[in-house]
Amino acid sequence: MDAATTLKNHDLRVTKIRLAILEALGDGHQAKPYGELQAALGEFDRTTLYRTLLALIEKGLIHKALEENGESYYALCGGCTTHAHTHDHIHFKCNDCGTVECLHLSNEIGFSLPGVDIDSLEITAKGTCSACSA
Amino acid sequence: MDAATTLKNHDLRVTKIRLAILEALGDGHQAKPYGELQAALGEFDRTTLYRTLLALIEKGLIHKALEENGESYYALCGGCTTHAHTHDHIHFKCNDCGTVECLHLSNEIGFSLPGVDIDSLEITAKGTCSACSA
DNA sequence: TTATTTCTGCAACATTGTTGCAATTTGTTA
DNA sequence: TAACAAATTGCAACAATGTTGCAGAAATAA
Ligand SMILES: [Mn+2]
Ligand SMILES: [Mn+2]
Ligand SMILES: [Zn+2]
Ligand SMILES: [Zn+2]
Repeated sequence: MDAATTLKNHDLRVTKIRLAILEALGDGHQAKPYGELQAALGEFDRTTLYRTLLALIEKGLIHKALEENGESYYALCGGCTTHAHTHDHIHFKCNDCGTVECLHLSNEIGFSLPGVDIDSLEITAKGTCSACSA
Repeated sequence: MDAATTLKNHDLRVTKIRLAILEALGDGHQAKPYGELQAALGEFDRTTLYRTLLALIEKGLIHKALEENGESYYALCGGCTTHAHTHDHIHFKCNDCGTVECLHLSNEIGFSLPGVDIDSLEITAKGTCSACSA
């Protein structure tokens, strides 16, 4: 399915910057930092980029993978909608090359804490990616 | 042990703002957002607050619990030093009252991912705290 | 093609991050 | 205690990101 169809399926009009963001995020396995997105989308006003990211998040097309040192990383979603955001995967950041990957776990992680009722979990792992450990 | 002694033990001079920050962070079970710290420490220049937080983190007295929507949350460490930062606990944020707690798990969480070598984990849970679920 | 709705770019301002530097404060030594 | 050296603070200054209002442009519906 092409990006234009994806946008329509999520109640979003097809515009240049939306197509450009989806293209910039590539295959969805990696998250891109805001700064890199802004650089790649330099032809557009940064306010538009800001609002477009909000819209794509809201409609379930992308998600914020992590925030670090004031910079947010964004990645494609797989199968989310406005009313159902499901991100049961972890984010792995390589301390060496800085790459941030969206990785699915084979076995589910679950635990409970006394007194509190857990709705969602965000897990960020750091270490060395396969490319950098070779 | 009082705050002044704690500072000395971590190779830090005893100054007003450092004592004030340690006092503002209370008993260490909860993390405070930057904005709240800045408000509580209004008598000091914000650059000094910025650099003092960096120094306290570096020396192992406090840690950044989480970053959310461009705001960082800080909490006291327990037993960290400049050369050994160990934070084997999770951060829980209540969706209702916004409180962020540092919670230790009874059982260790560990998992592996194919191809990558994991050095550290950051886990943030969200839900409803005991006070808000009552 | 026209009308309606949505989106974009621009201006404007707030907040946080960050560095340099001179004045002040702290800890040390005589 | 006084003088000294080292570390810390406050202020100015600038960068980056977040955020809103609004008018013109673009996308869809009729
Ligand atoms: Mn992800
Ligand atoms: Mn903590
Ligand atoms: Zn790597
Ligand atoms: Zn609560």
